Amino acid sequence: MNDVNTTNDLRVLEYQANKLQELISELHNCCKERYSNEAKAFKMPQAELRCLMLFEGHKYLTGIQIAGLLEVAKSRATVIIENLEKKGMVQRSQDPNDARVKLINLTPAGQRKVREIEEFMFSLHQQLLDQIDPGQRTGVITALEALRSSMEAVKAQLA
Amino acid sequence: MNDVNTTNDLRVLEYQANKLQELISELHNCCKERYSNEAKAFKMPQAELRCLMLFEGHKYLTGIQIAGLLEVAKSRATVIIENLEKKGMVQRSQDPNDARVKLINLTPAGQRKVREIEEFMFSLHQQLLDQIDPGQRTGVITALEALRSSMEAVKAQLA
DNA sequence: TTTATATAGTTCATATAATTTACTTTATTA
DNA sequence: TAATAAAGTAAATTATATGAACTATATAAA
Repeated sequence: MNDVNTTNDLRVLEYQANKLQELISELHNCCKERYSNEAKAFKMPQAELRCLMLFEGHKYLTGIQIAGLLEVAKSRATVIIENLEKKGMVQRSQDPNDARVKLINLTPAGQRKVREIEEFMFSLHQQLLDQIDPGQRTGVITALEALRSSMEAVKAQLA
Repeated sequence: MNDVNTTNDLRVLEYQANKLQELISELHNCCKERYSNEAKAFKMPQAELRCLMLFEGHKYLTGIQIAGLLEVAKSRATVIIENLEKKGMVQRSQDPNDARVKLINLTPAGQRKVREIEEFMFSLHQQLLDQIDPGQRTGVITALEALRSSMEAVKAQLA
């Protein structure tokens, strides 16, 4: 009896691990596609869109900060910022307290773009919420939170 | 009273839409990082790893099939296959029924690599499952399934 | 049966994403 | 003051991906 249960439990665990893998992979693909569509809709590379969104709640950012937030090398950040500057979305100025540092901030055009992207993203996630059965919505959010902490725990374990 | 409820409902919806956006974005980032680590661990580009995994359950695949499954242009598939061939992971042969078609299949080295990757992925998702409270596991899977169908519904709506 | 069209695969030009190394300028610290 | 660390930039390289043009073959229509 105990043996049967143990075997059964193992099967369930295996099934669940595989299911998890499949679902996470599908969600990831869906997101990738969505980000790619967003970039097309706004006629801007994804990296530049992501960079613009960093300014929510920040007047100024430095190159190092942007690299850190985007999780890319600082040389990559330089290029992204350069391209956003060419498009008139951000501007660079000297930090009065440290001559090594350049302060980057949104231009009015950049601010408008950020608002546009925010609205686009929000309406997309409202549509998504619409598609979830009202009785399930809190459940889905709770589950995602559980998944997030588990993923972070695994990451911490591996590191 | 009705007005108060309506306003309240709207606030909840707004909160939930934002929460969803945040959680999905975090999951996506976590996956990105994981795939990037996997590629480093196996010393192979992600695209090649993904391509190898397509052969689970298929003896032969054609270039067009690979392009379709990876959701990339066929020219991209050509390059991925070429690189896997250089590494001795796959081999190409002529389709006897259609001279336009090349049949691609795993070499023994490719089969070994696929098994390695499978094991790696499975153990990772087992670790993930381990981190989820046993009482929540079915709930998390159900929630992810609900999220997946909702995402697909939104995608269908937009197209 | 010839002609038109469609399909499979390759090649090349181009764009985006990202890292690594090396370098300049400026700050900090020993 | 000399050594070191940090911020930013530049160039070389790799990976990801598309689209257009092209070759060879297959299928459908005239």
